[in-house]
Amino acid sequence: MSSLAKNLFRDLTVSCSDCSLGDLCIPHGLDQQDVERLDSSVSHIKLLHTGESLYDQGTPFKSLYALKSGSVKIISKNNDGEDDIMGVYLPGEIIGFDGVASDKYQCSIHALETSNVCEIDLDSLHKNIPHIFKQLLKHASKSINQNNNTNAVSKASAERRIISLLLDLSDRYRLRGYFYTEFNLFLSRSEIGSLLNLSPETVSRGIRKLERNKLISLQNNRRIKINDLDGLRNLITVA
Amino acid sequence: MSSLAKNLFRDLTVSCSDCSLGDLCIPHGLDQQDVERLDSSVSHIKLLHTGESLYDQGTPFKSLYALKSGSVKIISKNNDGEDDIMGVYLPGEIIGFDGVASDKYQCSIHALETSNVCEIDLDSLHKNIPHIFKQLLKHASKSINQNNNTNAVSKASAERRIISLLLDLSDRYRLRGYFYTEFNLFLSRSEIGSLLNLSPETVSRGIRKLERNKLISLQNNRRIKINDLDGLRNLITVA
DNA sequence: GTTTTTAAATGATTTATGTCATTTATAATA
DNA sequence: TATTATAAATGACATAAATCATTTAAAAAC
Repeated sequence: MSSLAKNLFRDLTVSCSDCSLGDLCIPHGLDQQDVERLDSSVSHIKLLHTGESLYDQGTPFKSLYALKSGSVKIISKNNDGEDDIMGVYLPGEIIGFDGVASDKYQCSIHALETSNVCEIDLDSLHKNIPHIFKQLLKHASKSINQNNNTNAVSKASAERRIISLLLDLSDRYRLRGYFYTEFNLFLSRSEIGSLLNLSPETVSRGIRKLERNKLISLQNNRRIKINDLDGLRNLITVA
Repeated sequence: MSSLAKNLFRDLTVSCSDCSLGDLCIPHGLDQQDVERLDSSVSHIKLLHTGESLYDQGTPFKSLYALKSGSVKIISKNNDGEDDIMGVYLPGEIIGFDGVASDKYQCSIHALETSNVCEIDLDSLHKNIPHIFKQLLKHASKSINQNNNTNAVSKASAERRIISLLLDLSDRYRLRGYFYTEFNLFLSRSEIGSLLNLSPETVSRGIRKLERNKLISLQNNRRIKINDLDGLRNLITVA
């Protein structure tokens, strides 16, 4: 077994205490002992291939999930029965809060790439470390703030919305220690449009304009390289 | 003391077990004993007059709050330093989740009318009834779903957004046992615009159109009577 | 009650984005 | 590799909503 393959395999079975996500995920702020107790309520073996669904809108709530690797989109059917993209999750983020209130998932989760999730059994967690709920609350709070930000962004012009998305993803990748000036978007122009409330044509024009102005480069349609992070930031802060 | 005044006074001092909100608030799903324990972590005496602030964006997180009576708006400063309205809270809803993730409130709360809030001390609650966090998680989840809904609404046409707001408020008032076909909006056309991402003029035209079509009546600028709930519903479900 | 201020309504015009149609490029499949 | 299918880019045009300007109405202040 190559060292890379070995690593990938370890990734799938690693415990919370050994997990490279560490503070980015539930363990943040917990002492060593609690992190160890975490493991008995978490299963680390769920693998999702591109396009596969983690859970579907309307099905009974089962668990929360921590995204271990990869990325997923959260979608919700609109009045016309089409899928609206509500957001994207990156490693360390907790998925499933939409199902807690009514014991039914209000959205669906689809993998954007090969991804790995840890399943968190809420009831078991509750028994093992009651006070961990404060930590979960923090993650829920993060979700709320993220959503509020989405709301704020949707008041801006098309170009600003696109830039905000790129900067948001860049920032979240950076926090995770990944490349943050070059990454895969994993979303079609159409899906970006759904996420930002724009038509695919407007998204295409917006991205191409940023490319023509050398602020970004397109390696291919889905892979973006940011050439001028501050330039992008200026475009949304100033006038 | 008149019976009305007495009632108002009692409202301010009532305990969680006696509170008329009951299941609409934190107590939902808790047994009698836990509800009684709730009280030692909750203070019931915070009064807010119209326009007063419960907490301000950027200040350190202190507590969660349950809205006992009245209504408040949650606002956030945008890039231009103007207040964007993110939403409205009604009795029984939990306020303050925006401050949990980073220990700093990300938004501000302003009273839209004379309102009453119960202050929830998270740390004390944690000591008294650790498993109540599941209940808080449900409220956080509700907030998330409410935000997702706001996102979805903001893809619709101006008229649909306005109708969605009216129906949403009507529905939430109904759940609380209030009049749900006639209520105060407490928001100016401008504020509604901020909430729905529309210009005040567009809001005005939208509301007047619904009035001209007899779907609603305006008692005065801020008080709305819904004449045809199903008519409104049809306008947003069907083409 | 009168004046002043602020909010709402409404008409005219502009503009950003959506829609439609076509071409070009990329990815999937045979 | 060639063929087909799908996605992206792009131009032409339509349109919903924003903006600007003015009038009317409703609150506040005096």
